[in-house]
Amino acid sequence: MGFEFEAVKVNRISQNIAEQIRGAILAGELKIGERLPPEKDFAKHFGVSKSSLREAYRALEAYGLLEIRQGMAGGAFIKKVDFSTVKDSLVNYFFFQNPGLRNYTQVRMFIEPQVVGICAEKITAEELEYLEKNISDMEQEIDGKRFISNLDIAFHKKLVDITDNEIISLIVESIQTALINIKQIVHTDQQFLIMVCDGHKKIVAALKERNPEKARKAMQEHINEVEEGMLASKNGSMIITEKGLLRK
Amino acid sequence: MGFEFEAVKVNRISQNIAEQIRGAILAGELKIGERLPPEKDFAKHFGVSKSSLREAYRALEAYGLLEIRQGMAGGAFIKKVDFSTVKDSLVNYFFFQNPGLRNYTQVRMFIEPQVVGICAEKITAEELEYLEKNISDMEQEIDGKRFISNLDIAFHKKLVDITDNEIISLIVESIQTALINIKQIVHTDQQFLIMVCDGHKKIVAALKERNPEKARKAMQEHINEVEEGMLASKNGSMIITEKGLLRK
DNA sequence: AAATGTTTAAACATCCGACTTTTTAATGTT
DNA sequence: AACATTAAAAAGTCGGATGTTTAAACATTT
Repeated sequence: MGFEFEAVKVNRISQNIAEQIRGAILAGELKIGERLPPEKDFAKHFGVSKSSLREAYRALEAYGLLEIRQGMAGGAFIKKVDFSTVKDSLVNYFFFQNPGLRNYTQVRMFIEPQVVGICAEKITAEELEYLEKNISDMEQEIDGKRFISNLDIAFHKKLVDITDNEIISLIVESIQTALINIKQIVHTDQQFLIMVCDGHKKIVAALKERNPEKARKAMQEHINEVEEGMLASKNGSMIITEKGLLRK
Repeated sequence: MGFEFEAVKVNRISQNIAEQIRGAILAGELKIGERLPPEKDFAKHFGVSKSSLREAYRALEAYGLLEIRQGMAGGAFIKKVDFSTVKDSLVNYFFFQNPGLRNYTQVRMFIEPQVVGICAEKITAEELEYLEKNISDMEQEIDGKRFISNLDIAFHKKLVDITDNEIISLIVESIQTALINIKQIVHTDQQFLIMVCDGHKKIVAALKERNPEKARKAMQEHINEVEEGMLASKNGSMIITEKGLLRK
């Protein structure tokens, strides 16, 4: 046709309002902590009904941009989007996307070895102690099964936090959370858990030596072992493959 | 106190309903494309008013989990959370977090060199052609200023897509989008743009040679140069530092 | 037949106003 | 000073009336 026409998008009133408010936030006109006018007034200001405004609020709240408090000193307050909101969003996405184990492993392989490489240079004595306690706690619980995954997450989270880069924390934590869903489905036997502990021990040993190269290698090996362990495990109704989760 | 008490959260009706529906989705009880009952019926089923149900819908819609269509064959349909929804969420988060340039650079440094390393092994002739066209387009526009950032994003996006890992695409694209906000503020002069083109050329040259190590190096250098270029540039009211954006 | 126009009904969208609940602040009481 | 009461501001909930959109069924024309 030589000319591109775009589909006409009918905007709901609530959507229009939500976009206006989000725009004002991103443009810096509304700042964190600021309070919007009371529902009744604000609705009148927009020339819409209270219901429409409220629907806009629900969307903004879901984005993590607004916090609404009831009561006398209440109202709608602009809020900084927090870590857990984004993490939830990522986890929702991963749920549908259902990326293959390979994809998770690849990202971890890109990031986590380099993270421990940095750790080897700047880790403190307290942090090392924390990691060692984490490992011994894990060994205690090896047949308890319940807390292992929390400890596992905590171990990797600690390493990432040392890097002091929130973007990396966000990525690694989200992937960990998504992986739990898979781990809970496959039956991870004692041998698997022993292998995890072992991997963690080797990493910490390298960190104690302050040997970045050795730490990177240890982490690479650990990530690989975990992937192989998960690929090998099976349970009654599910099978886990490189490509994703299959129902038998 | 030795014991952590959590704040009692008063649930709004809409919130309660949204959680129930989200739960049903994550539990696999509601599948993609499935339609929920009409508002009137569903509200009655929950024993709540239409307005409350509608507010729940707005939240679920914002999460990207629901799509509502008007009209005769309309209704509320379960939707797969899509790429752009998560990306928006990440961009919202970065806006408030305002991570330092260093943080962005570090993540890119972790990921993109390894991405081109993989590309060097599996890139096709068409893909190489695309990249070369992208560069020559960029050279055409070097004083136009308008489309450069789109071309820049497209270049890196292409490389990442070759990796065929959606998680990596998500990370890299979100960071690119967040970086644009910074780039639009600082004045990027012609010299900067020439440097970008040059970097891209070296990367493509290495890919043509199918030399992973050389490609990785070229990408590392490119990322570093871009960071340095941005740190060096200034404009009237803003200054960009390793830590973030400052207003003079 | 095929294209075009018309009607209908299902479903969401919006509005409104009355009423409820929550929360804080002011006031009073012991 | 500590506690109880009350008042007011604000969000939360409800339900019915009315508007709008959309797809499908039906009718008309070419």
